[in-house]
Amino acid sequence: MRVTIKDIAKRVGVTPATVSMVINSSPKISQKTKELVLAAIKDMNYHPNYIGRSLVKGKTNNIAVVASFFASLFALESVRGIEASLRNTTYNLILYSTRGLEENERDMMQRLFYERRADGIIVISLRMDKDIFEEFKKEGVPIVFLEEVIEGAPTVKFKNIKGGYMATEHFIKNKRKKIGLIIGESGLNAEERLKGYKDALNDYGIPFDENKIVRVRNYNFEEGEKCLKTLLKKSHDVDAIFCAAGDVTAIGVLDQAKKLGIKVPQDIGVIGYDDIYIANLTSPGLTTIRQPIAQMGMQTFDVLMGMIDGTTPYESKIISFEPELIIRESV
Amino acid sequence: MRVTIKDIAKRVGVTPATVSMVINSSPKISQKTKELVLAAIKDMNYHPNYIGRSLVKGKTNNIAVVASFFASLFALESVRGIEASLRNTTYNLILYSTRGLEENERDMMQRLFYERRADGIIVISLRMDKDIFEEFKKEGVPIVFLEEVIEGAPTVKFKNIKGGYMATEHFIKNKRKKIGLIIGESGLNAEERLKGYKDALNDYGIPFDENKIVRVRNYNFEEGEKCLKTLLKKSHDVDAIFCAAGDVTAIGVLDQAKKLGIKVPQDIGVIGYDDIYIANLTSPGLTTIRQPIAQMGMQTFDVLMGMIDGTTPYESKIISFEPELIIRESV
DNA sequence: TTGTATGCGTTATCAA
DNA sequence: TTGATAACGCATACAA
Repeated sequence: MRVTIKDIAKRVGVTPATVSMVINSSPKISQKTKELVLAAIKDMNYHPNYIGRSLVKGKTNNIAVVASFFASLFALESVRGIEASLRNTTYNLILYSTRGLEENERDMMQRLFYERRADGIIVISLRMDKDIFEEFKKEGVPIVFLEEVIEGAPTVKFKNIKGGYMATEHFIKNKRKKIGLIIGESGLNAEERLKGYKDALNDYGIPFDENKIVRVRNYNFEEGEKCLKTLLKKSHDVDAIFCAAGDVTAIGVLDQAKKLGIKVPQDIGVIGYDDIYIANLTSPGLTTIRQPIAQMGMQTFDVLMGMIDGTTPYESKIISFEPELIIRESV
Repeated sequence: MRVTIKDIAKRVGVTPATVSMVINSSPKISQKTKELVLAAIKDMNYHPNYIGRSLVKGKTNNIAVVASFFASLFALESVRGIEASLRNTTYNLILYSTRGLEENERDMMQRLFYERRADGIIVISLRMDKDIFEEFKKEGVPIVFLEEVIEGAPTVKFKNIKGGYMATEHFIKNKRKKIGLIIGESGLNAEERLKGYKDALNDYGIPFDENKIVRVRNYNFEEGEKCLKTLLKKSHDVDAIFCAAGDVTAIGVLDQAKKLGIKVPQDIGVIGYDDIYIANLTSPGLTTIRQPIAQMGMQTFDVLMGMIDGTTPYESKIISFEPELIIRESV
């Protein structure tokens, strides 16, 4: 049997209540009993059972992180940042992966909510049903969103418009004006990056050309390979490609270019998005837009803590992080 | 207030015990009460509080995964595999990152154990103190190890000796006999790969040469760059390099070779380890040893489940996965 | 300053 | 087939 608060009490000759007060460092306990109890705790190797504590306190000491997949760079780096902030607290992380299925998401959220599995929730890159969210909000369950924005809760995200703008501008400053764009087919972030792209074109007096846009659903390597071909078919006149769909896709573009005998950066310049750690291992090294993901994860956790302890209001608020242009050889 | 089992009981006019039995589908409940209770549950939108349940059952429904960092390819892929298996269960994943600090590890394990935070533990690539492990084992807390082996618990790992052998043999069959080796400076896996390397040399009558071995601490790109130089300094006579320290390091070797004007594979052949997904993006494409990491993660979880439900004994047992030689252009 | 009593939500044992 | 009761480990209001 695990040693409980009762065992300590019996050993010292006080009641469990007293031991409990010592553990929670209540001020009104005599120095002497305190020492005795602490000694016994150490001696008997007592550790509080957090389930018992949770039940009476109505707190779980868990933070739930929900994402479609954790085996992605973005999710993983976010988690790393969250972990870093978590470090000094007594909270633990529970991961909920929807595996890309919306039906899972609904179900998961319901369980999270009704079964009281977490004191706060971080939602990574997931669109959440408005009505589900309202339930949470009504009960005051703290939620912070990463990347996605929802009316009524804080969001931590990147300045995607700026990222899109920086990449496009970098091309233009390098004398490239026929800029293709590979971008996600939906989602706020994709639209923001697109806007940045358009803004830059506009600021430099370059007309926007619908034929230079290719939309992708999955942000993987194969899509990149396909996209280059699609793009060259739609528009023969391209001297640069901004792959706003991410570095992995951009690497697919690089690979396909090599197969087609297209030289990067001589014939076509390429800029990716994310700065994954292999971006400097490709040949040529990939110029890309870096996002401080882990840092953002830390911030997210801090905001959530604020909501849990009541110092941060439960309301719409966008905290945004700056992107950074990492210049390598691909343009 | 959240709706509890009592509310349901009151509504239907039975006792909480009865409701509980319905929830746990006890066979000895009349069809009629069952229906009434279920209707009320649905109607009042009741969901069981898992903390209450945990307290009385002594189970948490959580699985803890411990690793030094989750932002590594290996850990990430493992988690992905674990997630896949987890899918059909009611278990949740709690991640514990030691951040590479041994003192964290001890503390974390203690908390995990004494505070009863998880029903089972998966330890990824971490050496665990024998005495801590013994505590767990004494209490029957199920643990499965990934990669590391400990006396008394099951381990899921790869056949590193075979992997080392396959790579070395592939060189030999390609008429290369002056094979350099870049390998981790400690750890069971490194030693096993080294053994595979030696075995192959031996089987083909090639003398082992200490000067052809370079040890690395970190398995990163920069080490690879350095290693090539070190190796060429130690032994001028090398026509092949087996980078058992992983693909990232191998890519560093490739990069450095290019800088030094050494042609791969003409001058020197290179084989990596892991088959990370950019291994086919380098030029030349990296020949490497692939390990089915995600699959191994799934297996690990399944073994743990077996230990939790008592069908798998708590004992030393090594489940090993086969490596695979992926031939590309680097040799 | 400490002990007594009670309750958190659920399940299990026993009796009815 | 169901009800009454106790128990899981802990924290808190109140009494002493």
